[in-house]
Amino acid sequence: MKFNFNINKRVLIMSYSVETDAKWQKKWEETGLYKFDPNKEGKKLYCLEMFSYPSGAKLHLGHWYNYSLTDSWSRFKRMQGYNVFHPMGFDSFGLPAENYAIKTGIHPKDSTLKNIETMEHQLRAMGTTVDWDYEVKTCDPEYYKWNQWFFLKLFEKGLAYRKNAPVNWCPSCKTVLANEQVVDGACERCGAEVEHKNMTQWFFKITEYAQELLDDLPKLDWPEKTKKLQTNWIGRSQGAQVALWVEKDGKRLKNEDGTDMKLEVFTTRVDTFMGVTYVVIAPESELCDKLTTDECRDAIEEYKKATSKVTEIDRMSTTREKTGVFTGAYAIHPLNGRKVPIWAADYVVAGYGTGVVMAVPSHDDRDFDFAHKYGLDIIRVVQSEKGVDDELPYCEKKGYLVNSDKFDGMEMHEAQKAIVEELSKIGMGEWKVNYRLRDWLISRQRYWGTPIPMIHCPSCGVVPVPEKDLPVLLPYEVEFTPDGESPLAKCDAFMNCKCPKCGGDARRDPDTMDTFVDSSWYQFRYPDNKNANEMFNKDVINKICPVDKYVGGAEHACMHLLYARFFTKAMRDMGMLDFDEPFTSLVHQGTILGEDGQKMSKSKGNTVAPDDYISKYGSDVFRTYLGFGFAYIEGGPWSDKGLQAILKFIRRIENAASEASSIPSSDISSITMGEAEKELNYALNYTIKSATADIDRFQFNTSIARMMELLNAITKYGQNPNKIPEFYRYAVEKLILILSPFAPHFCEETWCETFGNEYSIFNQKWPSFDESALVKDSVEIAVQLNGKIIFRENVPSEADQSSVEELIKNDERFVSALAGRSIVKFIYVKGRIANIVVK
RNA sequence: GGGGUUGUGGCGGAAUGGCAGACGCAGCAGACUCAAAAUCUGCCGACCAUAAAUCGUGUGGGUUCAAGUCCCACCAGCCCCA
Repeated sequence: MKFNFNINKRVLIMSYSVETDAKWQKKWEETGLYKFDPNKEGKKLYCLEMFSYPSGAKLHLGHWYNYSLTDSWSRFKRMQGYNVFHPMGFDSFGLPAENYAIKTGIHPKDSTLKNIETMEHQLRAMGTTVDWDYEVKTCDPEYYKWNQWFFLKLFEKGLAYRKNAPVNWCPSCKTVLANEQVVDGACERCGAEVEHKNMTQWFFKITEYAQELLDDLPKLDWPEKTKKLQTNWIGRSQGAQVALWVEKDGKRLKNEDGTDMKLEVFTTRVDTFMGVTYVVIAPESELCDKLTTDECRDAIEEYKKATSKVTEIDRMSTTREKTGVFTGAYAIHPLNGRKVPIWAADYVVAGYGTGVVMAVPSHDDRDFDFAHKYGLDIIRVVQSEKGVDDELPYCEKKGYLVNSDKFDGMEMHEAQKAIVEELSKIGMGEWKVNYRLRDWLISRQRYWGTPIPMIHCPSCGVVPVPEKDLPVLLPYEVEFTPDGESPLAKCDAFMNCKCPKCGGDARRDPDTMDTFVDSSWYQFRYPDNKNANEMFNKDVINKICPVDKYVGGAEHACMHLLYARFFTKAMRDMGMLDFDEPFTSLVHQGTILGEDGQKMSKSKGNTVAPDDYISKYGSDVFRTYLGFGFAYIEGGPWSDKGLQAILKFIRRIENAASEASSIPSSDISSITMGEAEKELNYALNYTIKSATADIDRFQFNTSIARMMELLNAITKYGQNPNKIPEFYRYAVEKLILILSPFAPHFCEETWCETFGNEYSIFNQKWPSFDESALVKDSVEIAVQLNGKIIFRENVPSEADQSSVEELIKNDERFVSALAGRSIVKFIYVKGRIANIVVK
């Protein structure tokens, strides 16, 4: 397709089109332009976008936004002389393919591989620098074999373990979910309300690294808000774990070994310990069953039933009316011997902490409401000032103790120390750091994932699959209609096996791994993706990794990005690599919204299909618009009109290039610059300087704006009858060079074909700028009187304050504005502003 | 409820504490053209007949010679946590 139009009676052709795209994609491929050679000169730079899930649809606008502009950044870095590693792959295990299969009967493997093919094709049509030799597909046995291998390593180190625990169960997806996959009490994927179940599942011990994951955050070049999210997610709190004894039916409860049973409680306000007037336990906890007396049994059972119907969000809400039921049992305070009732209440959740809370109604809002409602004792133990009875509840974290026996009068922090010390003497308390972070539940009762390489033997118990037997292949012929049981469990050919230990009949683990396992280490597989003997080679990885620039959505802040950090640290401790963090620098792209400003969705009918635009305008127009129309990290609403602006921009450059190409290329260092040349030279150098800095920090919109300014300056210069043609050509060529990361096909075409320069433009050096060209003889500054602008003045750009002061004081506009007042202070900010304070 | 983040013309968006609105879209006027498209030139925050003056970065305070930018409070939207 060609775009035809006339200019001043001449017929010109806008030659850039999708055919230009195809032509250069072919040439780049044939000449291996983007083949990565780890030994090539130049500082290594690993640039990576979060890989995509090959869903049924094609690449959507979000993919384009992420991939094309990160590719532009890679091209820019490549021209700057870096040896750029820029791979691509597919996160190809997961629920959508399986759900699609349930709906259509098309096997996940078949649909996934087909989708990958489509997406590869589209990514190539985008014109990226991806070296496809390093592609990674997580559903490939050559890949997931190493998931299994690493699982076994974690198991050896005690970092993978199995336990029975309350888990999040999605009744619609029929699988358990990680805490992170539960959003507002609902399944992240399908929105069904999540239920709680007790199940035996595999966990990865990410909590082992909680402190280090926290400690290493400051040294990462990541968005501050992402670091903050992780900090909050890990949720470190410094406090004390204290214990109370338990009395039921008038008797002290004992453990099986005859020692006194203890009720363990974590608190950050141990200073209020003497004010405990009751204890709350989660109604669904096992402990609750144990403590409930026969008289209270019926009421508790009824309450449990009611609780199960309330969502977790409602339960934790501070505004909801609190409910609870007495269990019949009492806790005995270890320091003052007070006997306090134990209540079951739904504002305590079994999954968090110990599932037991000490209630101090005088100094906690929720406890206060609860105590007030059920007529429980409220004892003041902290005063903001000695002798001051604050209104209760008094929740400020400062003050002095009262009603606390021997701790009376102590400052609260001193009291914390004293109380913990007292408790530790009798083994009833100690300092403790608590984390909100839970271990990572990785078992999934689904088909399309990595089989867990464990065998359950009736006589030997849980036995790991020997390394030599890996991978445990995911069978193809499986009935995967969800019914709550793992699909693999119904596949005898898969399930039946021999125990590696005793050789007897055994069964495989029927679950598959959370797909976040796949994406926690893919960044290390890319550089060594064909390694059949190792997960990856240590030397290879140490040389190329960590990833220098990682680009992807902010929604992964607490899952993928945290898991990948955990894996990296675990791998380091196993001697597999020598660094601490997987992603040195991180950028989140924003979200492109529909034209109506709403999030794009099929149901709203406001989606934008990139393919339509590509076939009409070509990849470069689309890519450049994505760069120009938005602040990259903000995103924003889509607009067709903005696309037209880029079309015009490209067309204007083509015209300029067409005119310039008739001028022979020559050395411009000998030309004598007049005013017009100096002006253009200023624009040129200013653009190079600004665009370089802006692309570097992912501020593509302003870098392209500078290029537009340069084009305007070139156009203006081109109309000058006395222009130096060689200089005109020189400026146009520089513009082509700096635009090339955004419009690679168009610029390659212009560079090679229009100008007849050497292939390839992407082997050219990124233009450097001449600082001296940016020094102007004089600058216009604003002159302010008490902060208000009174006039503007041209001053020599290198002038110092005293000479500018001299200049202004002699200006009659200043003299009349001064109106006889006296000058208090004269401030001159070089080249910008002069502000004179008068009285 | 706690924490974070954003708020700038008709629109997308620029502004190391230093001339708010770069660049672009839309709009208006002009050149070229039989005409249109394209290209080129100029104008383009509000108030105002025009100019000058004044007012203008969600609202209200504050710091500063100087605040879109820093601080405090509030309002609205979005995100995370409860």
